[in-house]
Amino acid sequence: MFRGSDPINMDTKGRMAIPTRYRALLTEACANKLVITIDMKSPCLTLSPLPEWKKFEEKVAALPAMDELGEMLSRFVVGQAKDLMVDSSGRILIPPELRGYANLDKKLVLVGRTQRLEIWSQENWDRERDRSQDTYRGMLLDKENMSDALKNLSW
Amino acid sequence: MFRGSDPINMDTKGRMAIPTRYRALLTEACANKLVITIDMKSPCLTLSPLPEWKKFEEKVAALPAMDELGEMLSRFVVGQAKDLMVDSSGRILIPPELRGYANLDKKLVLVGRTQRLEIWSQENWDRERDRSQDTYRGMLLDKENMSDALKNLSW
DNA sequence: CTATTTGTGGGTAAAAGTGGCAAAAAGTGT
DNA sequence: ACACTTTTTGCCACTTTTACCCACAAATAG
Repeated sequence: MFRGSDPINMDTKGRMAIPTRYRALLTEACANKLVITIDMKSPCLTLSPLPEWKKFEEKVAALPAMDELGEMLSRFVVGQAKDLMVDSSGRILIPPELRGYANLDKKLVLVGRTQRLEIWSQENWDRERDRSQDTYRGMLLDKENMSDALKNLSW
Repeated sequence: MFRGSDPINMDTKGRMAIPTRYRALLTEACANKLVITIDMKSPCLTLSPLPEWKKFEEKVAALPAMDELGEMLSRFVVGQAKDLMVDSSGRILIPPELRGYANLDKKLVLVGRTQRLEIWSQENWDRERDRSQDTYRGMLLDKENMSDALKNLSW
């Protein structure tokens, strides 16, 4: 579904053009209805087609009420989610109240994550990418601390 | 499927000719649709026929969201993947944003890895090859630290 | 040595992204 | 309730990038 990263300029109104290769896909997958919210683990936003989002929301709602971390997830991730639509020119308006969380200014990077998209500021993305390359190359070579799921991923 | 290494020149526009012996193969295996991305473990790029890539992408998408290493893999490997097609002259355009990762300049080496291909800069390839020959010869003689799968490899 | 195939380079046309403008809508105050 | 201000949204035009195509050069095979 979604893959790859695209550098995109946010205009002065806070709008961002969706790359053309995704346009048709979005129209049929979700009638251009998307949900945007914060990513709790990283300084970026996530953008999902409405049906995908709903699956996530239901899973979170099903967590036990006493699961403190789940409660947190619900409050701040679901709680800050916003519905939005792709406009007639293929753009979305990024809610002002979410821009600060991901330090968005003019230069953005849209990252494809299979079922969803991530929106990064250019600076955050570059920093995170560079940092991870060093950190995780070592970890990938170290079988001890690797999950079974990942170990069995033949590639 | 793919085997052997070929020295290839990248032209000034960042295009690279696919060796002729692979042309027919690519046409029927994937209608010339390929996916290119970074190799997280080594300073090179990997090039896969689209169907092969999809298998990998699905496996990664199925990893638990809380698997930190898997998350990283998805973000930076899937997130930096790019679809591309072999052009009418049998060439592919290597995305500018990926060239830096593998230090690509004019002289490249295309390495066949059965189901996929690797793209190296001449310098990285030579360095890695020389370094690995020293490092791994010893390890191949040392049964202690060898995985069972490798120990049982009949050859 | 010639002919065919493979590799390389560049020019051009089409498409995508970006920014600005204007119209409409919403909000505010008198 | 009306008029004025402010924000939002849709549209259009310009600029940049990408991809497609064609022509030439090099190499290989007959």
